[in-house]
Amino acid sequence: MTAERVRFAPSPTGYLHIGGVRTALYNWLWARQTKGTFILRIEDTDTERSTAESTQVILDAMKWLDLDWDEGPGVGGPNGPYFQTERVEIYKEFADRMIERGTAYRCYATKEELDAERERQTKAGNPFFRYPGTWRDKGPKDWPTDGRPYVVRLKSPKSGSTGWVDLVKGRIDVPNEQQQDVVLIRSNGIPLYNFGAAIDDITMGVTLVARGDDHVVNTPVQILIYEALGKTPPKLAHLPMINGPDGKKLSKRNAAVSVAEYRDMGFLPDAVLNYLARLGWSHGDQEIFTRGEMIQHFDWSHVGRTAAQYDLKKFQFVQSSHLRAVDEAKLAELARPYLKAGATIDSEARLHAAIGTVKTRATTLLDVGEMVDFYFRDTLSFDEKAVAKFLVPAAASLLGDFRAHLAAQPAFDRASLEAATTAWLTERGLQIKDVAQAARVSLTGKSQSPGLYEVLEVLGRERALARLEAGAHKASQAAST
RNA sequence: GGCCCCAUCGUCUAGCGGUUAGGACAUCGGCCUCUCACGCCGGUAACCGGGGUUCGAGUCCCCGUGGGGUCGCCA
Repeated sequence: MTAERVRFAPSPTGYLHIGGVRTALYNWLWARQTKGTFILRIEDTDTERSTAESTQVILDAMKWLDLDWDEGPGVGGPNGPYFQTERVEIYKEFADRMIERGTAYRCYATKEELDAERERQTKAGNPFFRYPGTWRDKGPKDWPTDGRPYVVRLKSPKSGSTGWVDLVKGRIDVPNEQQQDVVLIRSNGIPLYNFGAAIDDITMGVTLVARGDDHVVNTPVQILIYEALGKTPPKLAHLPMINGPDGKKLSKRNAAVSVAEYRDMGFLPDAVLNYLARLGWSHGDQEIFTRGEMIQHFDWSHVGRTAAQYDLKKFQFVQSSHLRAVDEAKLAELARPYLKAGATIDSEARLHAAIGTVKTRATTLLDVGEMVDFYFRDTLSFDEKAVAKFLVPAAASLLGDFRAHLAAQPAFDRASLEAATTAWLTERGLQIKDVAQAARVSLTGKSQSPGLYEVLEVLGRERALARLEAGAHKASQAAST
């Protein structure tokens, strides 16, 4: 397997979209599997919309996901700079070379002239503008000498076709008469997408380009640029789109699209990657993958050709599966930022134990923070419905008695507590369900919680007994009202 | 409209000429059970339509239909 040079080339015009993450992931997986190079390149040629803040947001997201890049912002590399706006001299050089070779030309048509032409064509019944080719066959002798600005256009062939074998879609061919003489370099010297991408991929030695389906139409143009420069195009792979849960285009209207949102919700980076990996790619029947497994098994031949629909339920399933696989100590570390304000973590060991009791019940780290909260409160907050239902007068004496029995126990671990409780129940001719809910509400404030004995154990003798006593009191109070 | 792409359960998908069309999420039953989860067992549920090719098509070809992408000095 030859080491591939791949890249992820986002535009810093907003947040990092989960569709973009999947593109980044597939590239990254391939680089890692082939022991190749993952390049991060910032395509900031849209100076109107690009911002330094967005660049930072994207970098932060990539770091959070731990999709580390071998060349790019921060780490540098031999093919820099990695911001396109810092590479304008390179583009100019290649553009001039193309003009000399006759595969590109200067176009002095102004924006105004073009707009007028666009309007004329629209009125003539053609809403799809085509550049009339005014400057296509002109040369240096025709160039104005007054220093007027010009754009550089690709002189694309009028006949034949341009195609490639796409790694996911197979053979694709597009008739050249479809091509426009697209603008390569703006009048201000900054390149347009197709040119910047092609030149960078050439100069950075990219061997495989994997990007979204929406770039299929750009590919012939880029291949034409490669050919105009006498270069061999890289391998190409176009990934199907990800649609929203409603089947429409994925947007913030129908889903959380920014990776930062998943981080804030307490999703695990590996879970996000796992879900996205499986959205459009498969490896037999396997659904849950570790990072290493993804690197090991990823392949282009099993990337699907059909657009996928985003499904939060499945995403949550993948997330909870990953959450359960993390050990308590690590989970404590990860969940710390998600613990609720006011929670007093008196002991790391207790936090680990507490997390152990909620692990299978939580989906996100945010859930962990909420579910574990009752263990670390001096004053418990109660769910009123649960109180009204279970802390009733009839439960008062039972709770008091139960508390007294537990207080007399020398050991306070879950096994001993269960044994002691069973003995007590037998003695009183009761069943566990007769006291469980009242005890649960007393201890946790809620009607749903981890198992009683583990809750008692993790709470610890002192706090557990105090809560049972308070619960019994609360229940008896209910009697007097 | 031109060009390009796509089409298996509600969803993600397996399938690469011969399968009782498999798995997962969701959903519906049941088991477990101190609640909620986890786990386990089981059910409902799919090859867009029409022509071909073939002894035999979900798998190959064509047409239709339906989705999607794109036609900027955006990326």
